[in-house]
Amino acid sequence: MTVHHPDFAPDPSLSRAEMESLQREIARSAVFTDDLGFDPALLDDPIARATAEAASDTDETADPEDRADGTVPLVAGVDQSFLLDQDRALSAIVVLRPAGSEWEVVERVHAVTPLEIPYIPGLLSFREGGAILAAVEELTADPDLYLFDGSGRIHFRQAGIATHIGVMLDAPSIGVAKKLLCGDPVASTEGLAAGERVAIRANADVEGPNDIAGEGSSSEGHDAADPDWPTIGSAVQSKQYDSPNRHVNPLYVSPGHRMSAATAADVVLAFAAGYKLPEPTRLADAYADEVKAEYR
DNA sequence: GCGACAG
DNA sequence: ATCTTGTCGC
Repeated sequence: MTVHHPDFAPDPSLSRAEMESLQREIARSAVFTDDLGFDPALLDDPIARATAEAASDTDETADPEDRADGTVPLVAGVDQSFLLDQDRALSAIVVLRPAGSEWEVVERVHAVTPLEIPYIPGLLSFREGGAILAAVEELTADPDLYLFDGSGRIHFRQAGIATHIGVMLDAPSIGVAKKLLCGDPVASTEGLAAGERVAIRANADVEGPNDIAGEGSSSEGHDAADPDWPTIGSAVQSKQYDSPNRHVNPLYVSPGHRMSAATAADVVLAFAAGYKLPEPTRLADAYADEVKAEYR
């Protein structure tokens, strides 16, 4: 893995204004359209996957382990836990690769770094980014896609933690949050069935990169009362109960980098395995807890 | 001054 | 995020 934008490092010693202007610059570098570098169908279509694997197996030198054929995507889940009494952050990364209709863990790494700043809504990546990058440095594998805990484009300056790290690595990334930071659901998100989604569009709380309303298209025809706000993510119902007395809240999924909002939601649903959190993030969360226990 | 916001 | 037992529902 290579850091394509070391100049976007989440330096926690920056002033708040500097952090925010860096986020605006990151948002301008972010790509919110699909540019995965692999076929996303491989993530949720066992048949397409089996076909691709069969094709690669005909090549004597093809080795799924090192992605020699470039068809088997490696997906990384990233999550942090904290050792607050020690003022340290622990980032854990779990890398998965397709194995039949399941997923197989190919690598798990972690890193512990000192906590420099407190949690400030909108500046999460400056608190947790250092630990994440340190953990990424420990990776032997080179993931094709990263799933982060937190937001991507659903962010005041369209540069949440998934966008920040995704752009730095120039890797496709997705933000998976349990709470909505900003933006408005286009419809009620109550009582959604598993597999359903509701678009989240920008509102006045969301800045550029370009003219947000109309995304810089025709500068006319948009006023504050009737804006053509772009979709920045979606509420995704990854799990739901049948009975009416017990329910699960949706996840708030947004593209981080090199991904559209629709594909980000597709990917998260493809990783739904009976739990609210998609497998990569769920396993990273469990690994973070596991490692954390060893640090005390 | 009030509101308000991931982890 | 973290501090924490039991408890409700599948």
